[in-house]
Amino acid sequence: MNHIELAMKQGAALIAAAAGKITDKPFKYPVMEIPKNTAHGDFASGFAMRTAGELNLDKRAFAQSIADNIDFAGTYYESASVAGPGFINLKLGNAWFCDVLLGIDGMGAAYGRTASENPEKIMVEYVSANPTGPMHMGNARGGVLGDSLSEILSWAGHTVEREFYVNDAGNQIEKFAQSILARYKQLILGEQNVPFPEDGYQGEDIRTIAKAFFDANGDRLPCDENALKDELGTFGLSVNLPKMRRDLERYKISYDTWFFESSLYESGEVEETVRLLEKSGYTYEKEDALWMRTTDFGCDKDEVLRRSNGFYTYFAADIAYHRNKFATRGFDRVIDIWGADHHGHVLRMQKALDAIGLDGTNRLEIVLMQMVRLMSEGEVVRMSKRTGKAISLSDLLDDIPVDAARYFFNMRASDTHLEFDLDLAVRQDSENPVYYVQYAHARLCSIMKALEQDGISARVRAPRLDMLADPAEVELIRALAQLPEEIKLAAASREPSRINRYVTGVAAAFHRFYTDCRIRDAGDDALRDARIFLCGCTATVLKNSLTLIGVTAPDHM
RNA sequence: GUGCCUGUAGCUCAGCAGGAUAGAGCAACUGCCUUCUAAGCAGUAGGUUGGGGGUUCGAGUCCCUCCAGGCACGCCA
Repeated sequence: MNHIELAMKQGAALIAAAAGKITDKPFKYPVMEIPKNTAHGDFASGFAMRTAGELNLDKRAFAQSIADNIDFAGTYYESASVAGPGFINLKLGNAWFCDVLLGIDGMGAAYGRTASENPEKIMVEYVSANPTGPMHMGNARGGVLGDSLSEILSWAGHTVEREFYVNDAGNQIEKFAQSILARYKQLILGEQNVPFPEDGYQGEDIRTIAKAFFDANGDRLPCDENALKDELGTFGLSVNLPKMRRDLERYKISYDTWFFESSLYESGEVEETVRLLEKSGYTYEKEDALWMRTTDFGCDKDEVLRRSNGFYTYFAADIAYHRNKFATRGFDRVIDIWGADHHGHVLRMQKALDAIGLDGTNRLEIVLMQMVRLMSEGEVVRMSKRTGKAISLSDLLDDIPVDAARYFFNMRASDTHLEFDLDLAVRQDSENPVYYVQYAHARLCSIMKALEQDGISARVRAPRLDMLADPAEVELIRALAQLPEEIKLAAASREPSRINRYVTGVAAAFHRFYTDCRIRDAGDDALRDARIFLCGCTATVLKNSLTLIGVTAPDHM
């Protein structure tokens, strides 16, 4: 149990015990909260206000009698007071703050990790961009979100696997192959002599792939164009997939598994899954197509599983894919990160899994991610000035440091639109928020180095931590204590952006401490050493927090 | 038309399960470096939490309604 939980549990028990002395009536166990303004106390409870009504008591008077009846012996608390309409405020003694720091020092790089009360085997699937072209800003945001969330879930005590679903089957890939074939033929027969498919991929990258194939294989015409098309599709994937992997790795995003949609067709799982759905009784045939009666589950309309031309839909393959995740690979929970434009797909996916007995409603979670708007000079940027095309992930990384990109993409809750200020992200100055946090860490390292140059060890033995009583010191320790709790909350709410906000708060608390409290010239060696110890703990918390969101903690700037 | 998301300071956004005086950053203004990194700190100013109603000791938070913006509604993925 972390120190926040410990303090809350003790506080609740104290209030419950004191209330028990006043009334025999049963009551709900008190809820503790951290007041916004810590001048009110370290922890507070609205228990008296909630309960006084049922007992026909005056709120403040009831709160006061509870406060008067608390016995603090054997706890971290030392006093209680009543304020406002009837809050009971509890004040922690010194021992709690000392224990927080000793705990951080003891756990080091593992500080913030907790065991889950209910550990699960979780798959997080993210990005899963079509391998038919460059990745865009939505993929970039999804990548950061998925990667950070996976890390956070793992720190919160779950077993996590990260997966990229490669859509290498179906219509998009067919169009991709046809587009490459057309470019290849144009290369040989002349652009005006070969029509380009109307809904083909227009991008320059398709020409590059066709050219690369031509350079390697020369003129293969005339031939069986269908076979050549398939070969070109495969060739195209062999170019694009490693490139995606490289771009993602450059972005510090890696996966445990790359799962190929085509494997579901090869193994017969798509067919098998559709058969199961038919057996469930929720399907019917209409105009030669096989439909699923998703309206039975509250969806707007029924969905096609197998088209009249005999091909399965993406929906059918996706059901088979998720069946594979749950039934074949045994995940307790699957979290998919999707663009918000796919939200219509959520309910029917969950319900389709319900229909085959896999409880998608409770075990498949979709984190929907709103759009990214790139801004520059106060205007929305739709295209890259250099290429004239939509800005790709690799374009972005050419311009913006990975740390800044990762920090920016994780600044907002996933379900809000993200405004990404390109000018701000490239700035190497204080206006860029990522530097505010990194600077705090660099400052800490610099202090340690300066001290060691003066022959003062940064490894303090038996520090007098009770000497840390300056308000700036107390606030800093309070912030440091919050990390394990913050990770749990971020994990439970599937909201990695909480960590950005948290780490900014820690940096702010540290900068205030740095301004208010001298370290080397503390005026007292014991106080100096206690502050050095506090600095060490702060560096640990900053580094661990930044690690969670994939941002580096530099030693100097 | 139906469904989902959003609306909080000039701008970008926090606000956990309803709590005390609605908070940060940027922009503006004023101070602070002979002293461990000023990429920092402190202060001033800035608000009808989109409008209206309801629930209650208490609403930015929950419910209803209206307004505004985004997205989705294919035998596409």
